[in-house]
Amino acid sequence: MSKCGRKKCIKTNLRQMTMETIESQQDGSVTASVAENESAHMQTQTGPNSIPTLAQVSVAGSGTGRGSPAVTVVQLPSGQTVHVIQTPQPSVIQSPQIQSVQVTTITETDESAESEGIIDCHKRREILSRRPSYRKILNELSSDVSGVPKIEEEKSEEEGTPPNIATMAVPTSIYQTSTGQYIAIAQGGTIQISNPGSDGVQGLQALTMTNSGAPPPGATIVQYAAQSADGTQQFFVPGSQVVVQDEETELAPSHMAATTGDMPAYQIRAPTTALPQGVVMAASPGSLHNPQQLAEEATRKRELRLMKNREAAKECRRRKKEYVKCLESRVAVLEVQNKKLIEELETLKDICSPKTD
DNA sequence: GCCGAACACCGTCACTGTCG
DNA sequence: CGACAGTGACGGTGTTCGGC
Repeated sequence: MSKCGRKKCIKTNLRQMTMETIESQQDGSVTASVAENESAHMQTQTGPNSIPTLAQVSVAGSGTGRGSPAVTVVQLPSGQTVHVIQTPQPSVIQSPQIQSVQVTTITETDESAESEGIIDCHKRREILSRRPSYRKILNELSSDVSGVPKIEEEKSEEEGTPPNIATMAVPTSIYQTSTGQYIAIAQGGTIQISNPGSDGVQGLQALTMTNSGAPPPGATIVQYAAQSADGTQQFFVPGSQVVVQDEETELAPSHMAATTGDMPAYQIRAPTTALPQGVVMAASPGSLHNPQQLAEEATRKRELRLMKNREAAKECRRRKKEYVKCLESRVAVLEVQNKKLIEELETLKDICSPKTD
């Protein structure tokens, strides 16, 4: 087997796994079952005294699509039709409460009503054709189940991360230097610089503003450990603060004694001239004239988009992992719950059953 | 030690939903 | 309607582990 084929197989399995539905069954047990194009057996009980009837249920693709409501039509021997509607629960965890079972007796005149229901189902499917994000799913889960941590809308800092390690804080502003580097300024005052040429971690450098708390009048000094200190670099920051210059030894003030000679210094000053807030280095499209500038602008935009998407993919994967962990913990909880219920049932059986001896 | 399988992680692309 | 975020899919790379 070729490497690609194998990996494809693995990834396909993973994909299938993510499409699986963890169902809480009637007996409380939790199983994982493939939701799509899979026939299943469902036990339906039509009355208190009736014998449970095993009905062959074919999902028949009614629940296909991400997060769409699966409507399973079960034809009972008595002529009744049971619509098992798995309500558009975004979570892949289907708790028994969210299944609504509609028992209708189908006659010839009910066909129109049935078709209406199908149309309604189609509409609902169209509305909910896309699966919500993991954040939404997890938040809904956590609202249902206590003890499940919510994903914050914007995490101030990664939990469990040592405070002295520069983290990938959520940037609030991204700027580009005159040399093509990207500078992301996070809310905590952390500045990250990434080189477009290098990738990921290598190109990322974290900065700390020395006066990120309460800036004194004058300059904000940004320490920047460049991997290749070459010449002057400058970038702009918003909030009527501007600039930067790093002639290495030129503007290293006395309080930057920690700065070595190899470390260029950036200085952010209040603008002497009236500069609009949020000014970015990149020239506005209107000021671009020649094709080379346009190409550079396109390249910059692409780099920026790729960088953002990179970060988004990281965040998405993190959420996904958290989501899977949440599912696993939920399965564990439900298994314990199931075990307890079985034990309780056995106890009640022992109590209620007539003594034979 | 070598090799292949299995797995984890990452970057990128494409697509869709949301929002201003 | 365009910009953007979120996410599935795909391919690439690195690591671990068991069999030889």
